[in-house]
Amino acid sequence: MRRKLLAWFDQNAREMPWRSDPQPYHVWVSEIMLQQTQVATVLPYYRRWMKSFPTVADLAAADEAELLRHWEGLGYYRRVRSLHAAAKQIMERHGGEFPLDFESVLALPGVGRYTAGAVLSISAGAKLPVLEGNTQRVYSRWIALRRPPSDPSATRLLWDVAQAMLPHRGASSGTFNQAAMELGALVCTPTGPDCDSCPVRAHCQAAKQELQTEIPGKIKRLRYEDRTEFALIVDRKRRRETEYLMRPLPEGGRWAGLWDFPRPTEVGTETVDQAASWLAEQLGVPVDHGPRLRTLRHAVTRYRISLHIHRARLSEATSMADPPPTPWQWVRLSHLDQLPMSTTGRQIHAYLQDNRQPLLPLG
DNA sequence: AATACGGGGCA
DNA sequence: TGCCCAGTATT
Repeated sequence: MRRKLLAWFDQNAREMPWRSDPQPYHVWVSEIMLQQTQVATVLPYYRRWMKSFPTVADLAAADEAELLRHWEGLGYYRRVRSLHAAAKQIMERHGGEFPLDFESVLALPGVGRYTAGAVLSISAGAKLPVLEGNTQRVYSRWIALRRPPSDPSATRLLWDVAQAMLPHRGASSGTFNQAAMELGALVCTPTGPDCDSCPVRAHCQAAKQELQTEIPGKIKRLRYEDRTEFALIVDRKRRRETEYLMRPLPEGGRWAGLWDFPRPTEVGTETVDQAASWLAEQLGVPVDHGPRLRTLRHAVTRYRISLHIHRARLSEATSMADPPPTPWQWVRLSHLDQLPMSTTGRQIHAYLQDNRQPLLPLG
């Protein structure tokens, strides 16, 4: 069974840059990027990252803003902040050498049982199991597990199966783990598994009982929630260049460390007037707003968001000349390239670049 | 045990 | 629109 899967992997594995030189640092970075993110999305990010931060020491010494700029668009930004903190931990506790014992790896911020097992099995051949979306599905079908994988007893059982599957000798557990994940990604897919092409079909309990489309059971369905949000564009002219009012988002909240246009982060901002009042309170001066410039629609996790973009103005002319209160700053248009932003923040930036001149005066 | 995380791809 | 993606940390 293992031999067949490994032979299939040898023939069908996709090229991935972290596979050609699987140092612990390479595998670690790739695994963090791959959390909740597909391989194709990760590839360009990974290449650019390794060009900029080729070693743990480079990562530890980097500016957080630069790291966030490299991560921009991948989402789940806590991942990159944890990566940074973990690199510093490796410098302090392990002299800059990536630790190779399970407990030390598990102690790194942002690393759980899956990632620790993946890094050590793939980079060092450690006999450690992995369980994630793909292997959860593959092993559930393998043993025709009726319980949904989210059930804690199912999770425990699947970790045990993943452990028992590992090769006793010869082939590396890392290769086996990757083969199982690759099988899940290419053959044993969530819908329409291609059992005819499966190298281990003969051993699969779900296929034997024709249950492969019923297993794994449905994970409880999520309720989607509609949200309305507002962003306010406040600009001023300085030395022939437009500047925009922006702020870095505070520690601990969503998008921590990213820069954003004025956008209320509290839930319950239902109207643009409320958004303007929020900004007025932030700045200590009255704010009025213009008509809607456009609306961006996007979806993240369980939210369907309509983001209304309006122009706004500080109604006291003097306040435009003063430095705004912390954390607000005037940022030159040409400097926005350097600042890390969310995807929607970057879309607003693109909009401002495309419509540099007009942004008609407020009604 | 449930939820936040705030991006993207695909049917 | 709904679901999934090489999950982890927090509450």
